[in-house]
Amino acid sequence: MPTATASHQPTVTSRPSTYPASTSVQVNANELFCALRLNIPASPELERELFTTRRVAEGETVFRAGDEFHCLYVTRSGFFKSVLFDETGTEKVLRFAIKNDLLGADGLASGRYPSEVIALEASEVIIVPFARLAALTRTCAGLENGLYSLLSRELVADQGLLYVMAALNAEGRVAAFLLNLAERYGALGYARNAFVLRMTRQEIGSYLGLKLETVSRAFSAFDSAGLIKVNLKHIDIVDAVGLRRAMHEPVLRASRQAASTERRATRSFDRLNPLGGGTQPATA
Amino acid sequence: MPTATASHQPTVTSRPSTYPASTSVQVNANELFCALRLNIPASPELERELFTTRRVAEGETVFRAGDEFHCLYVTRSGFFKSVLFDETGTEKVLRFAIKNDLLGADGLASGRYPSEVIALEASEVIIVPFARLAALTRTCAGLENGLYSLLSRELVADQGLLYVMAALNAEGRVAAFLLNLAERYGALGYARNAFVLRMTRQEIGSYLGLKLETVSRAFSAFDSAGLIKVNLKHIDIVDAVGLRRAMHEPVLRASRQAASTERRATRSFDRLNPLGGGTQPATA
DNA sequence: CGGTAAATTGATCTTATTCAAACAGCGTGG
DNA sequence: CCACGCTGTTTGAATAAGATCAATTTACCG
Repeated sequence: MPTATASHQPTVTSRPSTYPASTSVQVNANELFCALRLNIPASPELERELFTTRRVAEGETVFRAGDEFHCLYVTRSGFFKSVLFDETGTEKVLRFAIKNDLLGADGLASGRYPSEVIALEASEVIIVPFARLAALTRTCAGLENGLYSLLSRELVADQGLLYVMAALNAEGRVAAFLLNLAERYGALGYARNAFVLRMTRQEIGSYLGLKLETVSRAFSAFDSAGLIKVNLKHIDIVDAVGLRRAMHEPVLRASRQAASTERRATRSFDRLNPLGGGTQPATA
Repeated sequence: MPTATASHQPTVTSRPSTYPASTSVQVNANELFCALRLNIPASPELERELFTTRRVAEGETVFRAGDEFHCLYVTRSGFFKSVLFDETGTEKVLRFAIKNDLLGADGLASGRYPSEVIALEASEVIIVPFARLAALTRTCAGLENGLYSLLSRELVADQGLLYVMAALNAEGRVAAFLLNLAERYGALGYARNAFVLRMTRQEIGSYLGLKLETVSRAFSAFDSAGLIKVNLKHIDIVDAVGLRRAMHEPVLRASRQAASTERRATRSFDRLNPLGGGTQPATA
C-alpha cells in the first residue's frame, strides 16, 4: 500500500519535492494528439494550446478511486497499473499502461474515478483537463471523432482482455500477456523481444485472473520450452510464433538444456497482438 | 449459426418481410436520450429529430463483426447477446443487452464492428446513425458530455465484468450474473426477483468464462441452498442477500426439502449490483 | 551485512472440466 | 394427437488444471 499523497489540481503541477520545478514540461496539443495516434492535422493554434505534465514517483498515485473526475491523463513515460478495489480493499489490476496510453476515461461516466492509477516506476503524465479538451473539440475539426474513437479503443482493449480471460487457460493468458506487451513496446519503437517487467508476478496474476505461482510456473514452462528466457523481471522473447501457439495449445516441455542449443528464434512479430492492446491504434 | 442477412443503411429501415412496413416506428431524440438516461433537457427541436427503429427476429444479427461502422443501436425491446469471434470461429459472449442498452460503440475505434450482436428473441432496436448523433452534439447543449459519459459507462461495465472474472470463483460469478440481471430488470421497472433467461447455459458460461455444466451446477447449488428457484429458463431469486454473499463465499448446501419451508425471503435489493451493469446509470 | 520483498519450485488439495448418460421441453410431421 | 427427434439441461464419475501451503533461493535496500 503506497502512502504517497497525490494532490493534483488540474492547472498546478504537483510533484515530490525532490524534483526541481523547472523540469515540469508543457506539452502542446499537437504533440498530445500525435501521441494518442489521433489523426488531427497539426495547426499553429494547437501549438499554442499547452498542457501541463506531472511527474509521478514510483508507488505514487495519479488519481485515486473515488476522486472527482476532472482530467484525463496521457502517459508520457514510465509504467503504471490501473486497479479496482472491492469492498474488502483488495485490488484487481485492470490494465497496465505504458507510454502514450490514456488513463482516467472510466471516470467520465459518474464524475468520479472508479479505478485508481499507480505508477510502478518514476513516470510522467500529461494532465488533460477534460473541460479544456471538450472545448478544443469545438474549434478543432476532427478532434471530436478522435475523442470518441479514443474511448472506443479502450472498450475494444477491455473486450480483448475479456476474451483472453474467458477463452484461454493459464499458460495461454500469460502468453497473450507477454505478446501484448511486446507488441505495445514495438509500436513505440522499443525492442519487441526484450523488456523488463515493471510489475510483480502477483500483479500479473491479478490482471489475468491467476495466482502468482501460476504465473511463475507459466514463465518457467515457456523458458524450458525455449519460447522465452526469464530472469526475474527480465524477459527475452525467443520464439514469438511458438508463444502465440502457446496461447491455444499446451506447451511441449522441452528438456532444459535444449535452451542453449536452440537459438534459431523465429521472429515474425506481425499480426501478433492477442489482447486488444493497452490502447491500440484500431486494428479491427 | 443464424443465416439472417442484416442490411442496414443508416436511413432506411430494413426488416424481415414478415413484418408489415407500417409497424416500423420512429423515435424522437427526446425519447432516445431519456432511454439512455442522459440528462438532456427535452426540447421541441429534439422532438422533430427522428430515428428509425428496426425489428430484429430471434437469431438475426443487428450488425456483423467486420461490418463497416455507421450506427450505434439502442435496444428498445427484446434481448441480445454481443459476441466476439476468434480465428477458429468460436464465439465468446461479451455482454447481454436488454432494453435501453447501447450497442455498437466498439465499432467507433476502427470504423468496423469488432463484435457482433444477435437477438435472442424477437426484438427492436433504434438505429442511431453516428454522424447524425455527432451533428446533434453541436446544436444540443449537454449532449456532447452525455455521449462521452455513455461510452465511459460501457467501459465501467466491462471493468466490472473483468473484476468478476478475475476475482470470483464459478459460483461467485454466476451469483454476480444473476444479481446483475435482476438489478437491470429492476431499473427498468420489471420484477427483480423473477425473470426468464433468454440465453442458454452455454452462453452464460461463455460470458463468465465457465463451462455450461459448471453454470448448471451453480444454479442447482443455489437452488438447493434456497437462494433461488430454477426451472430451466425461469429464475426466481428467493434470497438476494444470500446470493450476494454467495459471490464471495461458498454456498452452504441446505437439504433440498428446506426450499419449501423457508419462505422468509430477504429482499433488500439496494446497492446490490455486482457487475458494472450492462450499462448502468453511473453509480461510482 | 542483515532484513525484507519477490520469485521459484515441490507436494498436496480443491475446483472446474471433461466425458458420459439420462431427461425434459419443443416443434415437426406422420 | 401422438411419436419422434432435436436441443438444451441436469447429474454423476473420472480427470486435469489451478490454487494452496510451504520451503528455499535470490535480489534489493538500507
